Amino acid sequence: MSRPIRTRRQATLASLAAELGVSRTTVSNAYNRPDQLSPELRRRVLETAKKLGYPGPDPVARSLRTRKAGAIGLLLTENLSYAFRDPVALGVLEGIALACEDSGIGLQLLPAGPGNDDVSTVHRAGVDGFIVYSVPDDDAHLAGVLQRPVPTVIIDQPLIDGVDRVGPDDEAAMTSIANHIIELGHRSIGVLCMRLSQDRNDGPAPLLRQHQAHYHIQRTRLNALATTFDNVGVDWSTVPVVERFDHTVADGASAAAELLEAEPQVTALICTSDILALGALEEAVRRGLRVPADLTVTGFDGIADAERAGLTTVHQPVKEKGRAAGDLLLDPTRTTGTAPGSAQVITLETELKIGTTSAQPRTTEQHWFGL
Amino acid sequence: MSRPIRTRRQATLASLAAELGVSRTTVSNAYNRPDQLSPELRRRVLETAKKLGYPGPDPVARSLRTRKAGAIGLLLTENLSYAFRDPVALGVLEGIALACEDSGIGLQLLPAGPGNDDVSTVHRAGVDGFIVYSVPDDDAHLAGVLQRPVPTVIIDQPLIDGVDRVGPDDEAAMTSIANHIIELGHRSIGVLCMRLSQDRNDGPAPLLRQHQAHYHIQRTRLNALATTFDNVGVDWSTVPVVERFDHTVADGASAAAELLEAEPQVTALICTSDILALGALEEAVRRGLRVPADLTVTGFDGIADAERAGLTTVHQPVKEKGRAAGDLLLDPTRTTGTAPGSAQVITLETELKIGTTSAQPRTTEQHWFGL
DNA sequence: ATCGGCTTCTGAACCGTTACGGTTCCATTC
DNA sequence: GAATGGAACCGTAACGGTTCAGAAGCCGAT
Repeated sequence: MSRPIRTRRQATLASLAAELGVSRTTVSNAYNRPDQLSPELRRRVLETAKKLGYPGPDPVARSLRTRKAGAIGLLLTENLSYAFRDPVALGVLEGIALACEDSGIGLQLLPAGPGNDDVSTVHRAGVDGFIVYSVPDDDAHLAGVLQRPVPTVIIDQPLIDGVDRVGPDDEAAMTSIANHIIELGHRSIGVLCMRLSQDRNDGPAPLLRQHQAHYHIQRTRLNALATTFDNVGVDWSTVPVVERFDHTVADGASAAAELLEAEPQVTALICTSDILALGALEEAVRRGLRVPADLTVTGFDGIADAERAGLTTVHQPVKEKGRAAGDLLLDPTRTTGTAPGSAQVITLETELKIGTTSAQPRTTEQHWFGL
Repeated sequence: MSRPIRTRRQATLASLAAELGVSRTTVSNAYNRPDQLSPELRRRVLETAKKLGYPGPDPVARSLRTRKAGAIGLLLTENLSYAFRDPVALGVLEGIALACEDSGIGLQLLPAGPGNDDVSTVHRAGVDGFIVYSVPDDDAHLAGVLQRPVPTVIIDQPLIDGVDRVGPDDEAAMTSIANHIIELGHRSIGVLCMRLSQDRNDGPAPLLRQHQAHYHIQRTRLNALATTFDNVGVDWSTVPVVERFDHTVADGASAAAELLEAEPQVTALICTSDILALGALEEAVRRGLRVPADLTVTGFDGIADAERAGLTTVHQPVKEKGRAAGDLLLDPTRTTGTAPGSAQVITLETELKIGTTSAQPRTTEQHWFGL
């Protein structure tokens, strides 16, 4: 394959037109509107283009003129490499990608890892819109995105007035888990939750921290638990909540260990994600606790590994979530201007999946048998 | 959050400059070179910008002027959604993402699924370079990429003269597996391979098809096997090779079934990927064949699931592969022009991992014991 | 002969920015 | 009191296209 050596200067549409003795318009038409010029001339244009090594209209210049970049940006505050490992994030990503493929639109992953305060990447991204996936309320990159005059859809969190949002009804979902646990008879529970704030806190999350959580979803889920358990007489302020900054099975295990060490009387461990719950299951094995006989464990998300493990959890349709966000953003019928109050909020169905990791606590069990 | 209602027309750098009574240059400097103007004026510029709802310099216009898009494009011929499910592709993706994050560069996934002949998405992508991952030799999108006057790095395949390439030494890797199998004493083998061409062929792949394979890597791997086995007197033309278009465990299983049905005497199944091999293992169980006592199975790639299964395979560092490609593409010391002959070829180390799925065939075993 | 309509091509405006090479002005320095 | 130098700001020319309202030419219909 002989690639022409770059001459002094890349050929442009103008130089090609000059070479051919036609107008720039005509060359442009040769590429974009073949019906606007005679087949013969078009052939000559394309042929000369090849001869001159003209690679076709410059995408950036075209974008400037047409005001279309042909791509959308995806902002997630985690490192990209993490996103490729988390099953939930991957599902969302897949859904978004599906929507993009259908529209023939590129999907630009923005480098905006945590601790990276440089918002310029967001300002420099030539995209027609943004999808923001699960970032904290006070995220600087998100603020940068909202400044841009392009449509934006937020998945999961945060909830921002006037901005489209796609996500599950976390409150209802978590409440359904709480009710399940309550119906089983558990009154001594513990909770493992994900990062509540940008500042690392691997340990107990006191009430104040729970209320001030920068992650809307975690806040909502904890609130749902608090309300539901308070209603049946369990004083939420006495319920141990252990937080982990990183989101791995190992962290779930260590959180479970920490909690069970401090509060051995706990009969049910409610986790705000399946990953944490899988860790809790591992830790239970390590401690010789039988699940669910000695300890009930529940998750959240409904990932494949959780199903394999028979975890009691709430399933949310992650792929559909990404898909819905993509479709919403790319919906051509919507005007790009974010007229105040016109924001769409799409709430996705969740489903309580009762697996083999939840059962009545032993004391209650005896009570039932005694009936 | 009150977002200003868009006025008749978006404010631009020029209108902002007019409003302030300063030159456009000055406004530009306020954003890009704060040291070029007094702090006081800069403050005024930014303040007025906020008042007018000017969102900062337009990324596309800036890109046109600076000739930098701040993103690279990633081309893979599979559907994006597939890529998010294949462990090898994910590893590569993760590596690339890592490199991008380090450079603060966006990663644009291009929608170019199979059967999508529309190359325009490649032509429309405003990116500073391309990474092409594992596409067939005659891929139309790849041709489009190579036309673009930006640097390109190809991962795995195809091998193109004058274009940077990152990949393992497939020939050496496959040869090491072949030698392992030969040393164990196997002489009656079968092969399961991945797609050899864009046209679907779920079934036997005769010699001609093997040689004409559009996927460079599969061709190389099969060739390595052919050469090595021919050398020890196994007539390659008699070795059954079964091809699968889709790349799933289920397809591996069905391919194994097809092959073992037709050639029950086979004692070793060499697969060109771990996924196929995992399928073969499943099929062996289904048939009541003990692995490795009755059947030896080998894979290629060294994915996590393979390790878990104890699969004998060749490990290749997928993450490092993506990383190397990203680093190579983003390397600022390299000139962007692809001077002929200056293409870099990075070959990655592979490692033969002998697991618990390979052993001597039974007849040989008896022979050995009989010594 | 005139007119309308079609095809084919053109000229000029415009998209919003940054690079480049100034100019202006004031404070130092000798 | 002129020369020097730096800080602050500016004007112009790209960057490489697309788009729109015509112009020119040709043809058949009136």
